[in-house]
Amino acid sequence: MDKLHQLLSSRGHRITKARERVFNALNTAEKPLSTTDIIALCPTADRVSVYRTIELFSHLGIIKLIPVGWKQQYELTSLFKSHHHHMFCTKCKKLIDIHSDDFENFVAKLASTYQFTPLDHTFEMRGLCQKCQKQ
Amino acid sequence: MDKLHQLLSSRGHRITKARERVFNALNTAEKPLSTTDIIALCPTADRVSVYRTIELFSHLGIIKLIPVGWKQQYELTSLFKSHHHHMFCTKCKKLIDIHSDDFENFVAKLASTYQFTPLDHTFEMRGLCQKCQKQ
DNA sequence: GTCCGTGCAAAGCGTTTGCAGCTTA
DNA sequence: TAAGCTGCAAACGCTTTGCACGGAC
Repeated sequence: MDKLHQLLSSRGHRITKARERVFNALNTAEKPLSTTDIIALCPTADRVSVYRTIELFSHLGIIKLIPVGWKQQYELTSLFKSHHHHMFCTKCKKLIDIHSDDFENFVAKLASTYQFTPLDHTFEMRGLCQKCQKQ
Repeated sequence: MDKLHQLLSSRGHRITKARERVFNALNTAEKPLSTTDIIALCPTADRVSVYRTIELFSHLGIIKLIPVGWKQQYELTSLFKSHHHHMFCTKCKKLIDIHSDDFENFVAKLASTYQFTPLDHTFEMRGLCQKCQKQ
């Protein structure tokens, strides 16, 4: 939260209740949220403020848009949460975090073979989790 | 096109002009398209038919939704196009195809360490292409 | 001829824009 | 105090739904 205040101030933006609420929603949810989810989790903030906050946070690199299942959802970036990816179980809809340094290294190598300077990437698997494949 | 007709028939769906048009739009575009793009490329088909066709094609595994830049777009699946991923240059907006067997093998290995049965995956890089990083 | 799919109309949402008033620094 | 933000109202555009006609098989 201090880090959020610091980031907002340093970029010349004000600290407001609406912004704190949106941040809290994403921070406590511990899973990616859709715009609709965020609006629902911030009942005291106007939808319009939520939309504007989402746009601001995206530009500041506080949150990022990722594909989950077949929907787009927002999640805190690695500034506030360690960089990772997801596996989505299409049966039980569970979302499993993937943390793999090997994967990150592989991506870096792949980019260099294409002489591409990577800024960011998106990776998500869909399939069956351990439990569901047994059934 | 024959393959499309065959797939539609085998699943009990009819071959119509609207469906051929949507398929052609995606097949000739050689790049992912948004719903709006597809509607614009199929002026003789009603938007509603385009939406319904997109839904049908998704269910039949003819097309899939992928994140490009910060937007969702549709692309023909590996049934009609070889499996690949993309690098999106945030400066010149160019989209570069990535074909890497090593990457696919890595993903398979990653899934198995998590005891996850992968059905499909999404991977996209954002960054700067060779030309743009020189400037 | 039968049923599926299309096209039109209209409703339904999610998202954006304009503006006055309040809050933050 | 001055500028930035919020909240409300309303516009906007994408997507969905209902229904009668037309086309595919």
